[in-house]
Amino acid sequence: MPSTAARDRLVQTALELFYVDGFHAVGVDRIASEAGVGKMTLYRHFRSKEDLILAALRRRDEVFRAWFTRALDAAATTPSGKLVAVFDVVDAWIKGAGPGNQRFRGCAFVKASAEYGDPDDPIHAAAAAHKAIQLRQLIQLAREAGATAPEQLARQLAILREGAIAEAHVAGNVDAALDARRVAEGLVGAALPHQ
Amino acid sequence: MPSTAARDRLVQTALELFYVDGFHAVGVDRIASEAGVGKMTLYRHFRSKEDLILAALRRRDEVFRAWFTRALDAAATTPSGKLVAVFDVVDAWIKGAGPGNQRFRGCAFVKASAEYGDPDDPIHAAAAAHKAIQLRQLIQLAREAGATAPEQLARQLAILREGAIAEAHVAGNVDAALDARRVAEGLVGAALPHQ
DNA sequence: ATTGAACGATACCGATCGGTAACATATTTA
DNA sequence: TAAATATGTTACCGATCGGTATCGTTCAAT
Repeated sequence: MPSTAARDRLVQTALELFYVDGFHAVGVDRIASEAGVGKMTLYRHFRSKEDLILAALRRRDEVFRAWFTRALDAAATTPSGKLVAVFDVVDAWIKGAGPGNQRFRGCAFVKASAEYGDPDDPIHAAAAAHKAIQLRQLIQLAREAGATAPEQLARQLAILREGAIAEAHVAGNVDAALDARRVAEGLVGAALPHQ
Repeated sequence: MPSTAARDRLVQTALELFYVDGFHAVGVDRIASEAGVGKMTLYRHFRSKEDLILAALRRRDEVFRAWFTRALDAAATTPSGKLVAVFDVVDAWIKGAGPGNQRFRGCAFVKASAEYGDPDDPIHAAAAAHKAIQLRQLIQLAREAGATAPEQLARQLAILREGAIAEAHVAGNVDAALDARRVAEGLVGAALPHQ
């Protein structure tokens, strides 16, 4: 059976190259070469480049969500506090923290959706699935916080998060998450039952 | 001198193909072919593919901003009303309105930044410039509305708009702009001097 | 009517694309 | 120790990449 080590190096290398230079711009030769692996080894582990892209996005989904959850737990303790702290974590990500040692270049799944714009494309679908999981986590937090309309609050916070990430990358506004945080404070405060 | 007609067809065709299939995925042969133009004509008007991409983004910037401004003027009359109506226009865009007859596939400039992630890349810079102009228009509206902190309000609305566009495209939430609109109502209302 | 420029078409360039075949070398397992 | 397997290298496939050269034709200005 093929070794897990070679497969892991391929996925990790592909992920880093895709994130920096894009999916179409990075060829399989370069991935195999920079992973220190023969090209045929790549095709023993993955049927096609698309398969490798999907594996890389799966890994990104796992690693990023794990990092985000840990950072969120460290930043706040109460559910309502975490709903606001989401934007402190995004702020830290924009400014260099985050999984891996690469500079911030926006959301990897937004990039994937940008290059594979057809919603029926499996790659686009993988990006949508990642966003759906993250939305569910926000809904759960909003419910635990006792928000009056947890799903609407979660969707609004998701929009704010997505917008901050995009503004930071495209427009170069490194403090976008701080602007979004101010909005989130008002939303969360207004959604909680008055005490 | 080269004709304006051929150049315009090239830019328009390139814009449509890039928007749907991406910048790297669309080759110059296909652009020239679908524009009904010889390949050499393309290179008589543009030094390189990058030049054509930049020309297409310039056109997108002009056409899209003109469409957006007109739609905004038709949707509301007062400055504060327009700040909220921004999200009605985005909602209409997501649902099929907008310049051109193509289905909504997210923001063309976000797509460009996704494929050309280096902020120093001229293509990325063109996208950033587009976002800067749109932000300035929001700041102007916020000033006219008499907002207490017009620049911060404009940045927050820009984040909301960007987030709604991204959520609609990536996650497939076609009503994202309506969620964002609710948030914008609160922000604009709170930023105006009480009367 | 003649010149000259812009045109579409085609063939071509070296390089790279995604993907495959063959092979010799390790590394493992029996 | 012998058979089996996973490996990295190399060469190759047809197709396409961005970009150039050359052609005969169209068409407008003089």
